[in-house]
Amino acid sequence: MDYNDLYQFMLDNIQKIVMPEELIKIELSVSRFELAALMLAERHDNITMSALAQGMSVPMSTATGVVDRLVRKKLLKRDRSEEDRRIVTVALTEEGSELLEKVKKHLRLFFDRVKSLLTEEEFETGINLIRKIALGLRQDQTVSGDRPVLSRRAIKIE
Amino acid sequence: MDYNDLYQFMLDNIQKIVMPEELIKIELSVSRFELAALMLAERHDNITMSALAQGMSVPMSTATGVVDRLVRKKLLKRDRSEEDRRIVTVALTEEGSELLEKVKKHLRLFFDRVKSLLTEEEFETGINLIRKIALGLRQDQTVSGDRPVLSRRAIKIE
DNA sequence: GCGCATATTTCGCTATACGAACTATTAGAC
DNA sequence: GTCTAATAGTTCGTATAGCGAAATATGCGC
Repeated sequence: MDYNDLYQFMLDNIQKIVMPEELIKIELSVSRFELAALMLAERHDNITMSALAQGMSVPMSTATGVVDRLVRKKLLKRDRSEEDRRIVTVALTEEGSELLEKVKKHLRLFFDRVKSLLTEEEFETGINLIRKIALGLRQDQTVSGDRPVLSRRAIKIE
Repeated sequence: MDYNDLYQFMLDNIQKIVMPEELIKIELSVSRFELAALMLAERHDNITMSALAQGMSVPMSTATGVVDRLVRKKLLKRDRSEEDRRIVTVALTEEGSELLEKVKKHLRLFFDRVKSLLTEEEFETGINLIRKIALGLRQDQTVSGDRPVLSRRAIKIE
């Protein structure tokens, strides 16, 4: 497997490269940011808008929009903190939790599908490789300076 | 590694899940569809709009939009077939090819980065596992009926 | 030539993402 | 206390995206 093979491989799998988001949407009718927000809300009880925005690496105005939609869909609820009335916190609704359960179920299915394609040993090896790579990449990234919360808008051509 | 670990892992990597598209954009100021179109154009000389749309699994109206933007950015050029004047073909410009070279370069760098994190042997094993999984998943998919060019719009809630 | 099929574009609509300006609340200076 | 600056979020305007339906243009069969 050399560079050209890799490139070829990417080409052959364009659909999947182009699709990751679609998978989510088709199954669950939430966008990737919405899913991320739900997951963050699950992880951190009563997460603040700022934390949410940071967690997703988007500006607050975007986070507001994402949460707006999720509230409209009744997957999240907003609340204002009593101690500091500037702060808005966000939490999963019953429906939101249910949706996340569905996500997990899908994930489990996928996980199982992959598992079924490999031997026990291959699977373990695979997981370890991924872990190793993920860890390595993360470190590389951290080393290369206190990345300035990367600006997400690409520079337009001309 | 069980389901919960996996979910946890996803959570820890939300940024990357949310970001795949951003990586492309930041580096190259093209969207994922645009990149896919360029790659398809590279692959098939003078590809038709229909083929392009099919290759990306999007309706023609979307493909038109994508190509419009790429033409505006001077990365693609449109031409009308002489034999059948209904057909519009699309080809890379010089600039388009250059951009793809950049993509490949990025890919190579990433490839090398991953390589550097693993031993030669680990790397080979990894590639083989991926191949095996990709193949397996593809087969699963094909088995499950002549999938009807999946509709890409999610059903709205309520 | 007529009518139907094919290839593509145009149009209108709905989402999304985001910067800048604005609002509300808190904390600090005096 | 009250004035000011900082903080947390939202609103507003704008640009881009994806797409279905209708429109346009061309080719084909007879």
